Amino acid sequence: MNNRQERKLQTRQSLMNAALQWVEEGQHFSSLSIREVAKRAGVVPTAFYRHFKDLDDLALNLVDELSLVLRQLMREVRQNRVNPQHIIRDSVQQYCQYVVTQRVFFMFMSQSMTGGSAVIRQAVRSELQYFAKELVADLQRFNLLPHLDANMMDVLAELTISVMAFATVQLLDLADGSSQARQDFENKLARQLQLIYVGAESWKREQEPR
Amino acid sequence: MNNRQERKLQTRQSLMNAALQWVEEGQHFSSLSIREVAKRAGVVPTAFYRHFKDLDDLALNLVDELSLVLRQLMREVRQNRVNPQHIIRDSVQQYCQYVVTQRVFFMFMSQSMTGGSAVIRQAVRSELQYFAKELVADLQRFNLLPHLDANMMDVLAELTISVMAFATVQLLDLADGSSQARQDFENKLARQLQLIYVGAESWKREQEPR
DNA sequence: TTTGTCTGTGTACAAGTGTGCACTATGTGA
DNA sequence: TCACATAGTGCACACTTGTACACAGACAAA
Repeated sequence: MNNRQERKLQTRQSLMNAALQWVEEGQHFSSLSIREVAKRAGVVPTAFYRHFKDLDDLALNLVDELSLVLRQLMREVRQNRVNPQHIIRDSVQQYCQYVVTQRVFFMFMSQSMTGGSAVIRQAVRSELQYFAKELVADLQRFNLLPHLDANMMDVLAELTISVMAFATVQLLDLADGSSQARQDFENKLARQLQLIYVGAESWKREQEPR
Repeated sequence: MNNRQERKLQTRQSLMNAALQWVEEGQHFSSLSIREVAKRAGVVPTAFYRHFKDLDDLALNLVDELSLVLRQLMREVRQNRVNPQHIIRDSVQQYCQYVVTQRVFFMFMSQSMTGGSAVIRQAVRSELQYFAKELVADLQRFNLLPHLDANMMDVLAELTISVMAFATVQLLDLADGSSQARQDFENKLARQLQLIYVGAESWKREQEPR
């Protein structure tokens, strides 16, 4: 009873890959058509409906699948604890490495953030919140910044994720350029994060500057 | 010699407005067709070519036009200098107000950042850099953070713009919700910026934390 | 072996798409 | 006043698009 389902999952994968291929070529997901994705998957248009209700449905499943991969990546980054003197710099470098090598994944996610339907945007947003929570957990686990209360911890984590997310978009645009530009970009990004964490260390309860 | 060009500019405007209307309805610009935009502008499809080469051309002009408006808005925000004790909080509030009232503008810009063709993304990016430069000029003019060198000043400004840009995307998604949620969001955003500027004040030359 | 269940095929059709071309009508400069 | 330039029209064409429907062939369970 296995072969049957296996085949089905295979063409389902083909359809999803075909969609990714589309955005990899610089096209926006919202300009993809059922016929086009079916053609690329080497399948007849109407077969699409055996797997997905419509393209939004496919996109949603794509977000789910890619989320799993991203979580795995992030776990690796978090476990590759290197010299604690350079956590920020090294983490930035590792992350940017992933963005470049797993380019399509991040392109699709970026597009979905501002592009997709409401449900899809919601899915991406909750994924980002998940990462923020993970970050909070890490900060607490290593007892960094113990003077910050829970609320400011959340603020800090979400800020970090925001900066990383926006940087990802910029990096994707930059990735065609020279590796020198990428190096400069990573340095700048690391500096920005350092700035934030200097702020977090200097933060005093009930502070209300300017 | 006036009436002729005036008419032309008028339908040109109609076409651009029709495109904006499309994204206002939650559609992505890249799924807009020439026929659709022409229909909405109350004009025959082929008339489109009297004004734009293709939809990318229209989008580019749209970015240019909206950039002008945005610069005007930012100038107002910068000149509405309120109580210097609450510059950040008040600026955030003003800006969010603009995002909500000029919703379409910001939706189109957000879409263009990750959506449009390479030239369009480039246009939006250079617009953001313009704002960063303005911010640097402001910081220097009022002699805030005099201990930061030119390089860190740029880093700080670009970080600020990044955070604001990403916050804009989030705010646009949130704007259908309650005003309570918006209030919370503004508070969080203000906190994040405060965190950054606490960091900037505490920053020491050649600092390399963690 | 038979039988029913599905995944994928093929055909079909109405609607939507980009764009070339000849046209009309109107405001402008001579 | 007249002739010209041109913004906008109408028609035409060859696609592409979503999706309904009947079908085929393979696999699983009987």
